[in-house]
Amino acid sequence: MTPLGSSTTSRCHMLLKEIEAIKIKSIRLPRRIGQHSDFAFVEFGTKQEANNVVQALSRFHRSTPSIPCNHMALPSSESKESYCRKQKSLGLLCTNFLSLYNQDGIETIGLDDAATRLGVERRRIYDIVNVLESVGVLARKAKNRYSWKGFGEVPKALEELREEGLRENGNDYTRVSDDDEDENNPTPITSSQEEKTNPSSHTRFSMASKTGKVLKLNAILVDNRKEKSLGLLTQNFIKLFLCTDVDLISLEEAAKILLGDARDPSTMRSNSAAKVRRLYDIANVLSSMNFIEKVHHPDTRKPAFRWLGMKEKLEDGSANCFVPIESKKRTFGTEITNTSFKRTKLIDGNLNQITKPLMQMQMQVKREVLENEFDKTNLERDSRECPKSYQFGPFAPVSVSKAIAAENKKVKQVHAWESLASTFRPEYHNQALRDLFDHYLEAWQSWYSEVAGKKPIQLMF
DNA sequence: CAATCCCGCCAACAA
DNA sequence: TTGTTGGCGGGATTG
Repeated sequence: MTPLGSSTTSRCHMLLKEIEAIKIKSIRLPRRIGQHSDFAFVEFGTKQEANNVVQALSRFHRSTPSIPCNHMALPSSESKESYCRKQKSLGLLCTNFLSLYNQDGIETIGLDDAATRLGVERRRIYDIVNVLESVGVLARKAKNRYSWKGFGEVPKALEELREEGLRENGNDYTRVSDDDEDENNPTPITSSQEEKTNPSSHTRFSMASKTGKVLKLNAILVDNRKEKSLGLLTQNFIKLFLCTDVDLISLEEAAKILLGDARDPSTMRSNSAAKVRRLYDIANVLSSMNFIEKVHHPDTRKPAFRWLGMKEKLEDGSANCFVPIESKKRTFGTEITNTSFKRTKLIDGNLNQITKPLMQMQMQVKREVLENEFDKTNLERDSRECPKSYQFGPFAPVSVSKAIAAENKKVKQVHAWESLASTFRPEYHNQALRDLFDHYLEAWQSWYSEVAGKKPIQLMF
């Protein structure tokens, strides 16, 4: 498949098998045009599809150090069916999503496009988009279409959430469900209390909750059609941090609070557990944006989350925005979300030293882009919220540090397969893969220069 | 075993 | 009806 150029036809040695072995679902496999003993002619629907495949392979390689690239070509080597759940995490996906769209020039985002670009099922995109929207980063424009608002909108959105939260704090709840749900709980949102929660007390409640429901329907929230969850849940979750003094919250607690609330046993709804699952999802994407961070409660061994979305910045906004409390552990190619470091080691190998500089490079690019965007949003920003005083994680408005970007050792994990592809050329024995990489590289560069408005990256090998 | 949370079925909706 | 959205929870992974 020699440099496909604009062609989408390739000759791949074992490529299909490899791809299939990796279980890349949701990625359209190239069509097999011809088959020979050791290679096949395949055709990708589009260059993008070809890119998706390469990206997947790239990710696979990075996460499977045990299988050196050189050996990738090995035929049907019953590759250990190495499935790594973390590669599929919502957090990682979100990170990828952001780095893909948090670029200058991106105005609208197509769900289908996102799904294919990221190589995931559509369903996953909804998850991410919903929480991003609830924070103001995105806004639904139409079916299948979202508009990118940028992180500049976040402060505003959060402020609104806070006010809203405080306002309703005294009376009603935001809860909007259909079923049970209490009425109004004057219960201030606090982490304490509840312990009851055991679904032991249910029964006899239908009545009460039923009435409560009626009230609700008639009175308040009429709008919330099916305003069911995720988005709303996300906002409520965030409110817990913004409208309360609690610093750490475990998802378990959050789930209880965000439900009917401790007081009312109407919560019998066994769903507390179910809700937690959703909170895990949310927590993952929020932490991928560094809005929150997972830590272990000092006292209890239990894991909890800490809000750090709008942390006060030290004097100038030097490079401190990257500073991941434990950057060491957040090695490239791993999930940031789950602060479980253990497995990170796996990838630490040589790949790491290769990718590090890449990340830095990409980081710099990102900053430049961000700066531009920031200038724009700056104009319309809510006066009182000085951008300089907040930090949004890797996408934080780092006005200054650009110059020293390359020096910054504490770069937060950033799946940089894009750059990876352009700089790190795996030693494939397999000619086809090499070609594929070349092809991908080319696509990436054109995309980069086109979208990011920069000149092609200088290869450095 | 417990904590996480991916996956995708399938029900509301919308076109 | 077909196409979108996106609850929801089974059960695989991890810890």
